Amino acid sequence: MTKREEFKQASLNLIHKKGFKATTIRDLAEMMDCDVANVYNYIDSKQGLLESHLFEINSEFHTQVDQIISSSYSPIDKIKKLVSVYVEITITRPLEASLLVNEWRSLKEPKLTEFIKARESFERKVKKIIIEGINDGTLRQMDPALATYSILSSVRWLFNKYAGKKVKVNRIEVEKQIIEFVLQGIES
Amino acid sequence: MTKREEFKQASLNLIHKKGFKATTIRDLAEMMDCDVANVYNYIDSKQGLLESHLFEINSEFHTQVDQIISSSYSPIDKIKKLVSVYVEITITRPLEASLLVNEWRSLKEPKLTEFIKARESFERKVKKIIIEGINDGTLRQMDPALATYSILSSVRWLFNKYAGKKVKVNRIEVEKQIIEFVLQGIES
DNA sequence: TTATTGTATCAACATTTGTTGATGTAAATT
DNA sequence: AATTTACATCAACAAATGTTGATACAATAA
Repeated sequence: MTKREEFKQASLNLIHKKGFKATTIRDLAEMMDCDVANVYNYIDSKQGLLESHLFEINSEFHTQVDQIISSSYSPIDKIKKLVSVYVEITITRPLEASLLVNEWRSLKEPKLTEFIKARESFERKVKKIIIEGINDGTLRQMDPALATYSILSSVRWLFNKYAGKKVKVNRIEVEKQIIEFVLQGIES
Repeated sequence: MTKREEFKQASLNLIHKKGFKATTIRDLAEMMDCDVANVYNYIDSKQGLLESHLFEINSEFHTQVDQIISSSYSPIDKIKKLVSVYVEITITRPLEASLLVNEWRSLKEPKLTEFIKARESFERKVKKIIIEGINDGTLRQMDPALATYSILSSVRWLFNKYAGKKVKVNRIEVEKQIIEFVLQGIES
């Protein structure tokens, strides 16, 4: 692993642990056991570091999501697939998933607006699936916006449990449980 | 309203908007249209400001939750009541609810540990309700930990929609929809 | 061989930021 | 009347922080 990649990974760890704002260039230098100025061999600026982490994982996520959206799956199956993608990313790349949820607020304009727009666009797509499902009767009659947020928040919490912890998880089982929760709730 | 209360409210707004770390004493001064040093007539320190906001709303929340837990309601009804409390606090005090979700990370030791312990204790209590429900058959057979987090995240997202926005919401209707989602999911 | 690339060192900077001390004034409380 | 309380002003400091410039050395690519 090149030193640059090493730095990238280390920065992910540190930012996840301390939060982006609280992570200083000097912290990063110490973690790499190098001089402060040396950090700038790997990054252009502190902001740039956050941006690269964030937009990298974000674009991968959206690529996958868009493939699901434009597929011919039924609304319910699209939602299942969506949960699946979320779980996969959260479990295989927990630190970046955590960044995506926690640190986007630290972006500055114009990147901040760009990020928010992408997320809103994503939420609209999900809402559209929900509305389709309600219309064809496979989903309950409900407020689409509220359903959208409820579903998304249900999958977003995941990183809390798996980011930074050495828990060995059965991805398929986690997927199944979340899908059951979202689709059928908790009542027997 | 005394100037101290004015400041308290203004600081809530600003911290919600910019995040605690990004909110400077000078920002607070500007918002109050007063001198920088003057801010210290209202607070002991920046950290103290966060702590007071956080632990105030937190203790109120936990007080209400504990009353529910130790009541004689059935597990399902306890969960309904829990959602009810969450919705109430989120809608009546959205800014503080948002702090509770977003800014506790900025606490410093020993307050940080204190906060985390309180939250973990709360989550254990919820999990206990779930287990009771599973045991007496009113809840589906499921992973209690996962169910706990799914439920809690479903209610925590709320502030996203209502904090800072001037949306007039029907509290009862929101409650109903969330309870339906948590209990029955979205499938028809 | 020469040029480039990746990495390292040291010193220094301009800002930002939390905080304090000394002091003053007007209103409320005693 | 005397004293406490709430609020205001100004200047200043010490620490933290992002960033840069100049320089150097070794390995790799041309």
